[in-house]
Amino acid sequence: MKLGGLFGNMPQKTLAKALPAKPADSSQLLPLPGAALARAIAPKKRPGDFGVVWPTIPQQQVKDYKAILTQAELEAYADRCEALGLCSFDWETAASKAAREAFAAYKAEMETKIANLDGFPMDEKDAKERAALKKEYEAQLTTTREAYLMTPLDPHQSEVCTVSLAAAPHESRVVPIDHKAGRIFEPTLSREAARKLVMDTLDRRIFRNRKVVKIAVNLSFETKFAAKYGKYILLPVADPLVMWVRCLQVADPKRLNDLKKPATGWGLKPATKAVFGVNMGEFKELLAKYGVDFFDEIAADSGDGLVYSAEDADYGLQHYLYWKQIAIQIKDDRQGTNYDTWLHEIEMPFSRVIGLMEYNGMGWDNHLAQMKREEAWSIQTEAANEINQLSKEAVGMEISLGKTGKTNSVKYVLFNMMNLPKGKPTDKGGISLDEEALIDIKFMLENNLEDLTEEKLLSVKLPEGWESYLKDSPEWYELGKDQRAAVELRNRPPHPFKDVGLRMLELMGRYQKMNTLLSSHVDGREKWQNPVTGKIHASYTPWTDTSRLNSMKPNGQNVPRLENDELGVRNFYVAGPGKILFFIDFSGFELRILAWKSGDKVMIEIFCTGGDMHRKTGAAITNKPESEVTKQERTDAKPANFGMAYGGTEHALQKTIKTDYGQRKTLAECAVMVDGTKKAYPGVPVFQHEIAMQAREDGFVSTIYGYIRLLPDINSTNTYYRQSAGRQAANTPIQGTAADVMKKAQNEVYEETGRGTNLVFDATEKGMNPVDLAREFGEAPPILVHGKTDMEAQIHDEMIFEMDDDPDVVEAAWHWVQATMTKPPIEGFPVPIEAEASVGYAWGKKMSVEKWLEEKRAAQKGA
DNA sequence: CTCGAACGCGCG
DNA sequence: GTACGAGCGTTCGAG
Repeated sequence: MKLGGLFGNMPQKTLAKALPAKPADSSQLLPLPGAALARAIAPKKRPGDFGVVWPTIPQQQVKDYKAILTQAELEAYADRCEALGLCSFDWETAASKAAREAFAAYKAEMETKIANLDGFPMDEKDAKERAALKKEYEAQLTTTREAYLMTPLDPHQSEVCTVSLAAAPHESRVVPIDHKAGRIFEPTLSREAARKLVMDTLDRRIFRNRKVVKIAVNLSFETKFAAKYGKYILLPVADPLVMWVRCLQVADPKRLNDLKKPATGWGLKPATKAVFGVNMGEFKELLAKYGVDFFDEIAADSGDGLVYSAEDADYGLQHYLYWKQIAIQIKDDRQGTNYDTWLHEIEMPFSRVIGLMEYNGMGWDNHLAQMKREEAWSIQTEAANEINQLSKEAVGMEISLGKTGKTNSVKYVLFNMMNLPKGKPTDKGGISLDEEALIDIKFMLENNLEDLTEEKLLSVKLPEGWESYLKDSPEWYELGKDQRAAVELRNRPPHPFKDVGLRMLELMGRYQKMNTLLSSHVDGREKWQNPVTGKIHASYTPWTDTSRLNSMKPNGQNVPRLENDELGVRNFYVAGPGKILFFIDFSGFELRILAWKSGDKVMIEIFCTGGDMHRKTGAAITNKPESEVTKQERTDAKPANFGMAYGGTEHALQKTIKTDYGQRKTLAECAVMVDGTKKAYPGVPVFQHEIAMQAREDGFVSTIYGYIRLLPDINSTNTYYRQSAGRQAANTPIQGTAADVMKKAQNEVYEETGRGTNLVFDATEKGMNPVDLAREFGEAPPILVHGKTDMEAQIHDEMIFEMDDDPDVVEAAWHWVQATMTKPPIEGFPVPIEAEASVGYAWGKKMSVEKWLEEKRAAQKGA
């Protein structure tokens, strides 16, 4: 089997060919003639069963593990990789010289400090203080040492010391580039020169080689270190970890330890044990055996070090061959997609994008953050003081606000001492102080209500002269039940703590807002700042139910938008010197995909003619012609549109309108909005129903390029679970398709960056201009280039880059990225995909890219 | 004292 | 019990 030939160089072309514009008629799945015969040939599978035949486990053979010590040997093994079309590879990394020196200096300083405490104490108190201090220093040293031992995971604090390569199972070659023991690669060279020689060779022979599948377990890690040396790992690529996790999720989810974090317990070593029954060497044990901190302190040309390194490449390759046999069996026959294609063209290449974004990170302005932090502190202090003063005056009690302003102490004063009305309870029946509860409590105080059920009394019409009606008089009994309650409400004396309560609630909202900003978005981000780059390097994983990305440590996808953020955290994210940030986002992305997936004619028409979907929905809800829809009515329609995509209910819509738009609407009004929206786009509810029915047969739903989400609850006897799965069935093909399309675009950005970077590298080697070299090759000039147009972040429908502060660089990148994003996802996609770009020196200071280019060029001319 | 559940809030 | 997806900081009570 020649694997290299299976992959096209242009993924979107092969995908467009492979996928029909419309899902295939399910009757096509049945072999002719006759359904009865077909059932006899292919028995009907249970929902969620892919009928995977698990491959036999290959026998492990005597291993051919050797060190490569010369350039000639390295070239020869690259020949073998090329001939076989496979190259499994792995880095071993160790702390950089700078990281080692910094830690040694720190350690010496701390040890001196600790030793200085060992003199004779003056008295008992002094002895106690010294002991406490000693303990503290020792704890600090331990913490720092632990962080130091993790530096090999950070490409900014470490270097590749060893490379292992495998072109076939049971063999591996290890290149000890930089070791303090054993023989090393090309020993006459400096280690920097040796590393460059290896990287350049891998780049030339393997990374750019379209005939070789580049295989790495956890490819995002390998990608980061490649980027560190200016290298890009071009298609075809594979990440066996992604293969086995994705295959297990659909083919045998019971084997996973944690469905929400499916890679848990499924790293290379446990996976190799589980699949091949082989116990691989453990890294920590190996280092402990030799009493060293890092891998480069032991020999890798022979013995344990050689085997440890060699095994990774060997088993990585074996996993690839094994899981590929499973992936090709996982298919969505309705739309003709299969996991092998999705994995090779979308999901595994995307591991590189994750690595690249994690490597690049985003710049952070400590000075501005500190100024705003101090501002927030004083706002909080002021609010806390006033709250306490009000509380003392009202009920003679101080409140301990904690950091959140929502402690039991707060609840005690508000609800036990002041007897304020309560909002909705929490899930577990407690007193809620969330945003909705605060809004409701304020509303009740303002309207003198005791609970929210009285809200409806405010709109009860009363006959003239009701003020004079006496309770139990004849007139009184002419009133309806609600009218009598309304009269009683209006005669009710005001709440004794109305004014003070309202003021306290307002102050608490402000105090809470500042707390969230400070804890989660200022301190909670800055603490992850990289000591070398000074940037925030958010992590990403693709392990979500819809195949979206998630982000953590810190979460780079929940930075507050400016309109919700008094401190302007987005302003702390800045471009480096000589750089500018470039933002590009899909517009109305998920609604466009919903238009495609549902085939709703009205939505398709709107997107094809540049119409305004929110206005259209506003017209449907208000029963007005579109031209008469007010700005407010259009705004009101937005949550109805988004809600529709989630299979939303009037309850949820009511809450969204209350908390996000500050308006109170009755359930009936919200039901009118939900209904009106569904009627305006009749294809959507039909699609939502049909896909749920389809999922009940199949047990899964899938995305445009073939990601599959199992929905085991879709046939549950529990109505709540079943309906919930039904909404997921309707939403996952939308949200997951958006994720697929974004991943595809980012994969293409990675490839193009590799192409441009390679052109620049080659031209430099030849002493040529890259544009001339490109012309010589018959290629476009470099557009995206490492170090000039770096992709830093993804927020579901948006990419963020840091680019050279140069209008030519930005303009070329803009046009290329925008064209890439707006290509139809598949042939015959019924609506245009649009993407909008902007630039700014800080995230919070975006301006239109057109305007910036104009101004920049005018300034250049002037200068 | 540690740990996890509950709560609440930021994003698309 | 009433919307899809996700992470994280704080509080509080259980062990």
